[in-house]
Amino acid sequence: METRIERLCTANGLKMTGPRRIIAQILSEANDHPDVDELHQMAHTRDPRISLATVYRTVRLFEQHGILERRNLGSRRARYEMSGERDHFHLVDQESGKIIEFDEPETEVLMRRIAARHGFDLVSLKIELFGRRLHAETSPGEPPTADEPAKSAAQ
Amino acid sequence: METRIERLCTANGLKMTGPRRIIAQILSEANDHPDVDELHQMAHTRDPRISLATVYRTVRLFEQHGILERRNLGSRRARYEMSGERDHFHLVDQESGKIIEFDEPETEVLMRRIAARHGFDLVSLKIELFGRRLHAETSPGEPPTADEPAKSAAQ
DNA sequence: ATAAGTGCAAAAATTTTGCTTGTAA
DNA sequence: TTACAAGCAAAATTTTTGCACTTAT
Repeated sequence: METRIERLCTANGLKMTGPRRIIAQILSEANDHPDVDELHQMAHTRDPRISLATVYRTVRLFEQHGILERRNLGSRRARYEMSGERDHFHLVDQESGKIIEFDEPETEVLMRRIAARHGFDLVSLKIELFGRRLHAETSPGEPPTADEPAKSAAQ
Repeated sequence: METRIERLCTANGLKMTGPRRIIAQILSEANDHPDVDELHQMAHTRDPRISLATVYRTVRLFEQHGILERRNLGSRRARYEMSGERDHFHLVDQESGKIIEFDEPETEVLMRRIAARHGFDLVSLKIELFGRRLHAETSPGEPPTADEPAKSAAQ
């Protein structure tokens, strides 16, 4: 069944409890970045007994074990998402606040090289771009390169 | 005197008050990323009348005008730094928590291109790398990566 | 059995705000 | 002068904790 989640916890020697299963499940399925309160509301829907304290404790635990990653994207509250096997970018539309995610495997390689150049082994990375939508008219210097499938997630 | 700071505020139509001058000065001189509390303590040293509320109001104001940038690097509190004319990287040593900053002009160009590819005009960016120091002696099997210049931004 | 997890409510920690007084333009 | 800023303290938000009770190994 939920082998992915089970593995994540058991592999880290964590007890697989109901609340943890639910929270991990929510995060696995989420394609945005819930903050603790949203997480709690969603978890509460599936099991009304789950408390906010447990959500806080769980995300902290998961983060410590590398299962989760904290993303502070503008707002005051911390937002969380499952650590994927590949780090992805966040492109924030400054006007709408929408967040677009996409992968750039080549860039990850580049970053690994940069870290190495400074004497570090890259463990994870966060790349956040902030920009404004380009309207019909194209930017003068840089013609848009061939399009590439961008899986976009709205918030 | 402090033309840089004066310019930043007056250019944005802000009143140049004592507290603002002090806070901006502290941030200009800081080469780390103070959080609001540290900022307040430092400001308080120069003028004991400065309140925490003013520090909060000032950083928010400065951030809105692009004078400051908020950086959430791990800790719960927001950290701030002056916006430089060039965005720089942060490389966080996961063991010591130390933050190394460096520039990568080429990467900035690459990011601008990536944003453009997704239909955005890049306004600012944050790149944070998290890693572990490579100890030459402790890892027998891991020869330090021959640092190739990594000059080309792929694509 | 037992060490670890959870809920609840209370406490901390962090950030914002109302209101009066002070001050830069 | 006059609109905006600062100080202070109270409120709102966000996060952590103590303790008695459950639960997964």
